[in-house]
Amino acid sequence: MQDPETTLRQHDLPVTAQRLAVLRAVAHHPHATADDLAEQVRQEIGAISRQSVYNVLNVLTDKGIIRRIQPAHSPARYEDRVGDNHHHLVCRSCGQTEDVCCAVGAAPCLHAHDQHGFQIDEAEVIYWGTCPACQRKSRS
Amino acid sequence: MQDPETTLRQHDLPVTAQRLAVLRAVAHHPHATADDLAEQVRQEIGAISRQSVYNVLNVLTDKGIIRRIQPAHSPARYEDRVGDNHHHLVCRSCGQTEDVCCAVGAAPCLHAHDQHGFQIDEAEVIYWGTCPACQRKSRS
DNA sequence: GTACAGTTTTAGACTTTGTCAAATTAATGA
DNA sequence: TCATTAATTTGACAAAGTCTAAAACTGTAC
Repeated sequence: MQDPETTLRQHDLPVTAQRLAVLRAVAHHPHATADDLAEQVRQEIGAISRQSVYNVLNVLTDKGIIRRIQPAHSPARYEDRVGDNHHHLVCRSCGQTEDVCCAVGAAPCLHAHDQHGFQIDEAEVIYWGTCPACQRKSRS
Repeated sequence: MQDPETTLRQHDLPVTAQRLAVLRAVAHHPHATADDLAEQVRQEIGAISRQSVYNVLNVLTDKGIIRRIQPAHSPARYEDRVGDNHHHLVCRSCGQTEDVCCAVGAAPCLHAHDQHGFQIDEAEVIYWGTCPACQRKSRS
């Protein structure tokens, strides 16, 4: 990921302190929620409105600069690793999220056996399980 | 799927009119939301509280009698087809949901390349796209 | 069939996550 | 620097679901 200011200019987006800070927060805290990111941004630039966090995240997502993932039972999470077709591994009990490479090669998951006439543009894969820390907790 | 009353008794669940009606509604309307199901139940038995619909759906889901799926931008949907490892195909514009068989065979999706120490118990796959009806609409 | 104990159901307030809209403020280009 | 355009803020609002306490019901024992 290159410097945030360059990224914004490349997408014809006015450069603001809020956008820079949100971009940096996403880069430094992959899989963070909007709330987490707001907290990070506040530590960096002092203040930001809740709405601005959502605005910025929505714009960045629309432009494809960041990616939004929305696992069940969790608010949306964001990451700046885009365009590499990776998937996610989510802990059922604490929500910890890890990246995993596409399970079967390049971009294979885009083929369902019976497409029902749908035009498929994405195959989203979420592996659900228990993270090492929560495994230890439940054993004790 | 066998008769709803038998199903409830097999799981040591007291048989109530609400539970029977919700179970039947799920069976007759796969991929319906809690709201849809409440509406169906009301047509069948006259009345049910919103909370009861959620209670019943939660109990049935916990017992593994029905399955909950939660695609992004959509309230939870329910189906009584459980235990066969199938996936879903969701229309981005209208939310229409179809079942698709597991893409790569029996239950292969349960293996991620790097499991990060997680104990994986489910691989959830959602294919996103545009359903035939919405394709026609957007072309016109 | 009745009564009891333990669940379910109900009603209504509440929480979380996110959006809408209008007013204010800031960024860009001449 | 100024004007224009766009972004940010504030506060109200919305959807989906949970929490709690009270009332009603189910299943079982008598």
